[in-house]
This record gives sequence, C-alpha cells and structure tokens, in this order.
Amino acid sequence: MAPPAEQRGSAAHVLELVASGAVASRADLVRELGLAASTVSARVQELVDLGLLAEDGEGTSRGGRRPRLLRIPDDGAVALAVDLGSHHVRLGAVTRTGAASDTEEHAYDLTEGPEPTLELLAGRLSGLAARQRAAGRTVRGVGIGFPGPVDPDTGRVVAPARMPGWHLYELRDRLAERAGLPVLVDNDANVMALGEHAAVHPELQHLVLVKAGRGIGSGVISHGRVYRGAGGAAGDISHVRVEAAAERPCSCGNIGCLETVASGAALVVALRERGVPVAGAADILRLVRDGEPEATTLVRQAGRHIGTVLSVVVNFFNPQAVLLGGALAEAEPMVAAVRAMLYERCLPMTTGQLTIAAASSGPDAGLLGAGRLALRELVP
Amino acid sequence: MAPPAEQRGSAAHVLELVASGAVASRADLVRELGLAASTVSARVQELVDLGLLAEDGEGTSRGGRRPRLLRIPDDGAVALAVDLGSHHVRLGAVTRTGAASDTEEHAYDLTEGPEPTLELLAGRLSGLAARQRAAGRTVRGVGIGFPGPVDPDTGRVVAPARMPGWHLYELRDRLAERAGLPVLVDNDANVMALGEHAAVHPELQHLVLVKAGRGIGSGVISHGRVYRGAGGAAGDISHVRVEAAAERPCSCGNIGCLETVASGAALVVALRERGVPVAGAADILRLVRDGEPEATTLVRQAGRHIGTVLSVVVNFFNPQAVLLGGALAEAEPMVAAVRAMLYERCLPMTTGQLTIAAASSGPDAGLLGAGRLALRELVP
DNA sequence: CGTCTTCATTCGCAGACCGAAGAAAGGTTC
DNA sequence: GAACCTTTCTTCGGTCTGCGAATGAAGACG
Repeated sequence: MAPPAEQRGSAAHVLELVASGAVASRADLVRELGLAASTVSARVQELVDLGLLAEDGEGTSRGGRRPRLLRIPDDGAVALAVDLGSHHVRLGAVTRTGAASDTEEHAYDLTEGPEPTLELLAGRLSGLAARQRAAGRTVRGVGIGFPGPVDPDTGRVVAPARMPGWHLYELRDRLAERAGLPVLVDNDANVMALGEHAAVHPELQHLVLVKAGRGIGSGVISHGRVYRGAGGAAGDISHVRVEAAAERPCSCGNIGCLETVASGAALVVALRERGVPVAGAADILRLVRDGEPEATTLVRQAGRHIGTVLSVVVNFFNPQAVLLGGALAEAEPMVAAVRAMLYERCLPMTTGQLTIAAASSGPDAGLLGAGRLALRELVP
Repeated sequence: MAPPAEQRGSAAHVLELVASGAVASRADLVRELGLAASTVSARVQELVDLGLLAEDGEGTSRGGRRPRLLRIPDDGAVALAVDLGSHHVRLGAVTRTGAASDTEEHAYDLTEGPEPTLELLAGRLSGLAARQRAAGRTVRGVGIGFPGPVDPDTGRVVAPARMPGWHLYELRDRLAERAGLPVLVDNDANVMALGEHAAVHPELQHLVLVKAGRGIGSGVISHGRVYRGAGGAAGDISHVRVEAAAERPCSCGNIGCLETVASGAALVVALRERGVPVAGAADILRLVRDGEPEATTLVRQAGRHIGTVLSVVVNFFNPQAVLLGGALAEAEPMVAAVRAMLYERCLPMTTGQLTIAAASSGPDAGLLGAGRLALRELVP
C-alpha cells in the first residue's frame, strides 16, 4: 500500500516499507509490491549486501515455511538534523532506524540574518558531528527544515517574509562548505510532513500536515510524495484572509491574514495585551495545560480559525489525514477546535474517512523528518 | 515538458504530445521525452503501424536534415461525448484530432431520476451512432461528464446533492448495456479539466479548472493527471462557507455555502427576486452582454465570491493556471472578478507565474474532454 | 564542394523483470 | 509417522525495454 517515493520496488521504496513496519519479510514485499518473488529476492539481497537491510531471525509460520524477517539495521550512519524556527533551533542526530539522539535546543533570532545563523549552525553541527564520530557513528550529511519558502533543488531560501537578508540566500551550499558535509534544505512543514508520513502513516497517499508554531505552515503529501506546486510555494495557508483578522496588517504586506490571529506570535501578542505575560509558545502551552482561561480561549479560537481555512483545503484536496504539528498542536483545545470545524464545515464524503490528529512524533517530528530526508537522499 | 498520463514515453503520452502540438517530429519527441532516439523511433513506428499516428510531409530545416512531421490522423474513429448538466444535455461526436461534430443540446431535468436520463441518452446516442456510422466513422465508445461525484473505477454516481435516485446508480454499466458500447463516466469538471489540459495547456503540470454553470465544480490536474483525492471527491469548492451566504440553506444540508450565492442557480433566483425574468444561465449571459446592470453586478459579485474561495486554493495548491469554464465563465465580469480577487489575495509567489483565463474550448470544452477521455481509455 | 548539423534508422548489448522449477522448512491429516 | 499440502525463498533461463554507437540521409554553410 505504501506509495512509491521513486518507483515501485526501488531501493528507497523497499527500505521505507521495511522501516515503517508495513512489511517484515520477502514474501510480504512480494504481496505489497506485486513484483515477482525472484525480483524481490534479488533486490533484497542487493540491499543486504550493501548493509542497508538485515535479516533478523525467523517469524511465525502461517502454515508453511517460516519467513526470514527483515529489518533496517543500525549501520552506524547518522544524519545531523536541524529544525530551524524563527526564535529557536533544535539539533540532533538521526539514525536509519528513525531514532533521534543527542538533541539540543537553543534560543536565538533567525531575523538577525543568514550569517549569524550560519555561524551558529556550523559551530553546533561541528560539535555534534565530533560527538557522533567519537561514538563510532558515520555522519552522512545534514538535513534542515527552514521556516520559510525554500527551493529544494538549489537549497536556496526564497522570499521569506519578515526575514531581512535571507532572500535567495544559498543556505545549502554555504553550510555544506562550512560543515564539510552534504546538506539538504527544505521547508520545515514539508520536512515534518515527510517525517510523519514515512514514520507513522506510510500507507496514506494524501495528507496535509499543519505546523502551528510561531508561524503557520503546511506540508502536503500527495500520491505519497511531497507536493510542492508550480513554484514550490504549495501548502501556504497562513496568508489566507479570514474575517476575524479584519484589517490587521501582516508581515506579507497584505491585511487580514490567518497568521495575524492564529499563529503563536499573534497569540503571544494577544495574551500580553490582556495582561498575561508570555514569552513564547512554550509559555502558552503551559498556561493551557494549567487551564488558564484567557490562554485556553485564545488557543481554541486560533484552532477555529485554522480549521476554517483547513475546511476549504480538505474539501478541495480530499486528503486521508490532517495532522497537526508544531508547538501549538500539543495543546488539546487546538486539536479539538480544528476537528470541530472540519466536521462541521466539510462534506461528509471528505470527512468520512478523514483522520484528524496531532502529529505523533511530538517535538522531534521536524528533526526526524529532516534526518530522514538527508539519509534518504544521501543513500550510502 | 508535458506530463505523463501513464508513463514517460507511453503510447498515450506520445499521442498527447503530438495532438497538442507540443511536438511535431521524432527529434522533438527525443528532446521532450529524454529517451534515446532509437527508442522514440521504434515507438513512433509502432504507432504509425497501428494507424494512430501518421507522417505528414517534411518540416523546415534547422540547419540539417528536415524533420519528418508527425500528426494525429483522422482514422475514422470517434467517441460519442455527453456533457450532462442538471437541466440540459449536450451530445456530439469527437474525433482523435480533437474536433467535435454533430452536436446537439436538449433541455431536460436530471433530477427526474436516472431512468428517464438513461432513456434519453440511449435514444440520442443510438441516433448519433447511426449517423456517425453512416458517415463512415467507427464509434469506439461513449464518454460522459456527469454533474456530481462519480467513482471513475466503477462508473457509479456517488451521493449527489439534490438528485434523488442517483446515489450509487451504475450509470456506466447500465448505459453500456443499453447502447451496446463501452462507456466511461467521470465528473463534469474533471472531464473539462482533462480536455482543457490535453488540448490547450499540455505543458502545464498543475492546474485547476472551475466549472461555473448552474452549480460550481472544479477539476484538478496535478502532475499532469486528474487528481481525485482520497475518496474521489477532490475539487469541491461549492460547499465552502462564505460570509456573504450567511445562513442560507444549501442542498448539501449545510448553510452558507458558496453555491448559494455564486452558482448559476443562485443568480437566477436572485435576479428573479429583483424582478428580472430569467430562465437560466443563457439568459444571464445575454443580459450581461447587453450591459444590464443588475445581472452584471450579480455576476461580478459571484466572481468575487468564487475568487475568494479560489484564493485559498491557489495559495495551498500553487497551480500554474486557474481556468474558468462553464456557462458563467463566458461572462467577462466573472473572469475579471476572479482575477482581481486572486491577484489581491494570493501571495505574489503564487500569482507571479499564474495564468488566470477562461477555458478556451468554449461551450464544447466538456464535450471535447469527455470524448478525449473515451478515446484515450479505449485505445483500439 | 567539402564539412558541419540535424534527423532518423539499424543493431548489438545491458539490465529489469518474469515465470517455471525446485529446494527448504514447516504444517495437516489420516 | 508418512504422505501431502503450504508457505517461503532461490536458481535459472527467457523476454522485453531502452540505451548507445555506428551509420545513413539530407540539408545548411562557407
């Protein structure tokens, strides 16, 4: 059932199926891929020889010979992963088995421009790489989720709002040079969507992941692949005009955007206006967990706004799942409000089979996606 | 550049490239497909032998040997095409060259149920088939665009609003039995999108076609293929809630849907309420052409509503083109209003390369799409 | 008039994938 | 427990696809 990343039965496809647990033996692969047993056997043998796949004992018989189980071996390869936010950066190492380790998070300001960011990343990554190597691991490369539009072919940042100096910055090449490692960059929501899809819902063909943090972004998986649209800008929902935002000016230069009423940044401002002192999304989360009424109401209201916009997306795109990621998705009222709006506003035909849930890989979702991206693209 | 209908270099792909004028010779195909010249030559020879492709003299030299031009021959095959509306049905014959002929249009009421429709279609199609055969043509099959959700795999109508008796009706199989011809059924907007894409914009990967007639539907082309979503319901925009529709009840059972203020049916009602006697979209069009202020204002307002919803779609889906089809799209103010809303509300990054235009195949767009669908699927 | 460019075909070859046959290892049934 | 069926996996030709080099065809250019 899993959708082909490249082609049916390609190395990447086989590895993904095994990694996600969708298949456990050669016979499973035959059923899943629809290829001849001989073909599957040859392909698997190849991957075993390369060390990308391993045999792991035998399973239980289903009335005949026991299957020889397959698993993704931890071959010691890691990708360094970076989840870049506008006011924080999270780093870690990700193995082929999909585990994040050695994670660290730093506060800092992306709007200070690309050079300080490059400096910070290069420093942290070099430390991370050294520690990983000392632990006997091979560092394959770096995967980055960036909170703005990225051209994934060139690894350049494109026209981000509110980030002076970043336009057309060659983040990939600059960092690759500094770090001495291959680097891959993509939009943060895309990266998170990729990670959630591969790790949690590999059987789904079409899903939307909304990243609700300081800003709002979304990553789209269509036919099992990241959908980018004509100009690589697909998935933007934060600059949709909503009634409640009225004439509020937005960083994009327009007015009334969703972002101005439903983003983490907007909630921080709104809470401060109401006399509730908060510094960031983490504070909001804490208040919501403690049942602080102002914060809870605002988060729920933000969820309604996001749900309103998503209802159009769901009717139009008819996905199998809407996943909510980012800091705000950890607040229950946010998820509940989105769910309520979608069930109320969308056609029964589209919501009948629709999963609406918080992203299940939690705070490391972006990290895992970025790591997976790098490990996938940089096959041995 | 043209996107693969099935696979790069498949017969259907090659024929589409030639039909659309994107390529004119084997050498063009080599450049377009990226396949080896030998492969292309073999493929073309095969199609020529089958009579699906013909050589047509020589082109002009570009400094070397002249190319041997290719064209789609009129091999005498036709598909009967049906553009089914809720209050009219348009029929005709479509050749491989993409020409519609022997078209006829009848008023009638789809809501009377499937049996009368089947009766009408069977009768008209048999006459059409007889005339085509008398003219020396071979009738390959029937293609139908249906104004409601269709499961294209089974050819069944699924849960249409306001059409009692149609749910799960096996239109394809019933009609195939009656007509003695293979039948293909798809949603009317999908069919129109397919036709416009193949005939006019084969080079585009991602486009949205909005059919604004009595109802409002949209057909989505993604990666060069019709996008249907998880449940086959993708492309619905008519049941998105818009402010201006407030509490108006909609046929879908919800309130405030776009359809209740921007569809042809809604405009007819609104004009009558204002004392302007109109029977259908054709009347509205005439009034707009004559500069009648009430009608013009209403159409423009409908265009703004549609544009508002489309702005979300465009930001999210980031298509290369938004095409407007259906009766209302022939009214200039409608197109102008949609254009204005999209340029005002969407991100520059998405509108920068965006084409917004009326569907260029006019009233026969649906017919041509349905015919093309049938001829494409029923390769001899 | 020779040379270069473009267009097209022929032909041998490599790789992908298949299917039949069979081997390995287990159940099931009398 | 012996015969037989199932399931899993491999081995071994075979077919088919598409590539690339070589070649031919036909015109442009100096």
